Amino acid sequence: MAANRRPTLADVAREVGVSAKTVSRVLNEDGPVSEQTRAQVLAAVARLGFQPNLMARNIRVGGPDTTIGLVIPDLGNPFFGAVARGIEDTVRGRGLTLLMGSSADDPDRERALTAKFLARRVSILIVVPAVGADHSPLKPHRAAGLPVVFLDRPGVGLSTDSIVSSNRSGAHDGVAHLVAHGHRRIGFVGDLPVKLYTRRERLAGYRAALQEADIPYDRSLLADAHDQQGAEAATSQLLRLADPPTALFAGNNIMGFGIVAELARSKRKDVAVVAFDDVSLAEALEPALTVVAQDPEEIGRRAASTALARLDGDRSRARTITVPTRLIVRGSGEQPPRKP
Amino acid sequence: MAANRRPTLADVAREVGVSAKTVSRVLNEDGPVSEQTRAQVLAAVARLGFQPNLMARNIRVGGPDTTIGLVIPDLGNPFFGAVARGIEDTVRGRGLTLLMGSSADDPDRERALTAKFLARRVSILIVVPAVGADHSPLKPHRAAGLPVVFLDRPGVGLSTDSIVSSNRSGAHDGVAHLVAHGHRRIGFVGDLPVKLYTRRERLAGYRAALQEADIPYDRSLLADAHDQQGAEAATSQLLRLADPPTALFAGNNIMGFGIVAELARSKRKDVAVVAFDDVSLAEALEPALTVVAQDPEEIGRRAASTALARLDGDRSRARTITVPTRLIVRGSGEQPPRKP
DNA sequence: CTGAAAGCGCTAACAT
DNA sequence: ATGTTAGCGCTTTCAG
Repeated sequence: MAANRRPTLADVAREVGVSAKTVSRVLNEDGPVSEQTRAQVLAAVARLGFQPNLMARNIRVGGPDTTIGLVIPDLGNPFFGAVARGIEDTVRGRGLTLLMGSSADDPDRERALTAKFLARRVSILIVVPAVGADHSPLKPHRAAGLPVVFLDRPGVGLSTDSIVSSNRSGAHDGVAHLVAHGHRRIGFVGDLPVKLYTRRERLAGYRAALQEADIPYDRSLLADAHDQQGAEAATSQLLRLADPPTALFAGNNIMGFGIVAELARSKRKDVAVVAFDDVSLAEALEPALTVVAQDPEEIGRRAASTALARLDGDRSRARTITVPTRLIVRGSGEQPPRKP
Repeated sequence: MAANRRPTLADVAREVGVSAKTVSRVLNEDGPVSEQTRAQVLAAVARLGFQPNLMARNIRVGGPDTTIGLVIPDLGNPFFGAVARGIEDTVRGRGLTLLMGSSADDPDRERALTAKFLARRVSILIVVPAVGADHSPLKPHRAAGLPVVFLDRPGVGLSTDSIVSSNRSGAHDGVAHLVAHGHRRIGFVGDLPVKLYTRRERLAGYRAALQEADIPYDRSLLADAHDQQGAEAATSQLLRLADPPTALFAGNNIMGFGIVAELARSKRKDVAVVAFDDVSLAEALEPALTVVAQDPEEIGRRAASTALARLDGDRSRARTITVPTRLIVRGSGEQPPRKP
């Protein structure tokens, strides 16, 4: 019962007593076929459980495969899940299927994945660039007409379309909100590595907001972490400073989880918080969590639609599309600074 | 600059002045090749940016494609994101890539996706069955050696391996926890449709816990919703009953979000809550949210490893693997019942 | 060590 | 309306 060879077009043809091409015609609604043979063929297809081999078809037709390759850092991060949903919703109508892999932000894994996707002749390649990855090897493929889109961060070594959030202005607005409520010592808990594009942009926004308010930039108020546990530790460490922050800004959703968890554990309600990226249950916290919301689904949709336009022949210059963020004020940014 | 045909094996061969087969040998480390030609070939490959066509290879070799097809209801749901991560982690070592699509719990979309995956000759098929879907069409493929695994819910019309959470006993334990804290009127907010396997199992666990405590089953304490907004409305409606529940049980993560959001908005701290499925920020709520935690990554890993074992020739009977849930007590289940 | 020929499953381009 | 031939890009088989 093991390797029961799957039926082929030829098998179906033999069964009905017609040529392979006729079966092909029925299946692809290509040329004309008599109603009679058509029915016979369909019956045989059903009887044999024939399933056309898409790879064989693609190889003959010569076009790209009807798949879209997506490389993201982590399948488990809800942000990227929402991005993927936006992409899938946009390309489904075109009959494209998602080929996905996670790079864990490792350039080698990213390269291995993109190589696989290229070998599979994906129609479109969408990549969240890993820190330190070089994308110049993609150049010839892009030149040959493969749409390549960078998402969440710009790529290195290849000029192509990118979709990013308004990281800098978003972070600026979040921090300005804290400043407006009287805070002058504002901690920044960012993700790692320090060179990460989103982190740098958001930090730049943080600094811009401080500068506008003539608040000196104090490096001792910066902390970094890889994950939620790290963010909790970083938070606790910041709050133990001699001259501690009265407010905290979270550089992304995971850092936000860490800050909020640590404040809850230590029962510190007096620390104001604004987090980058909206999260579930933000409204149910006390105080409710004020966030700079990204729109991950929209990011996905824009990436997909940009790529589809390229597929349709758009030869205009590479663009960077910035998807706006939105400050959602819920209360946690309005805790007054504790008077020393 | 448009359709610059991609180089083929033959192009590389011509460039070096050898036969296609020799290039193939170098690339696949097949037969013996002199160090000299080997180097020349590799150089030409790099120079031309040659990328072997995996589809052409597969078609010739005849084996299944090195992809694993995964059909889930919703890419954006963090539960399924974690499942996908578990699967990918497990199959990566085998060189398998994830082909993913979301069914939106629509049987037609599920069928279209599985058909596509079969046409692509995936090595493995993992499906979260949509309600109302019939899986008997997969029978011949399974018989032909394709590992098929159902995940989160059992499939219909096909006997094969399934991985599920301990839904019934998990829900039982969560509700028993509420009972132990004195609650006798416990509302159940479940997802839709009512026929959904997980919902039915969890409801059965709920009923079992009530029965153990000699608490009558009151249908007016059941509510349903499709999404978080619906769950909020359902919660509010339950609490407006003449004889309202003093505790609520959430049938899944989304329902939990709805319940918690609604209780926060209406400032009802007196209602005890236990939710199925753990969520971020659960510990930061006040009171912290008690949950029946599933282990989505483990579910994914088990699904993948079961399928891999089948691929390796395991012909034993179809199994149903139950991944245990775990009651995580954090406080929200211990609110005493409000005395009327 | 290397190459020529055949063929995987399918479809394009001509027939008929 | 249907069939034939050739060939997509690669590997298998069999010869050198």
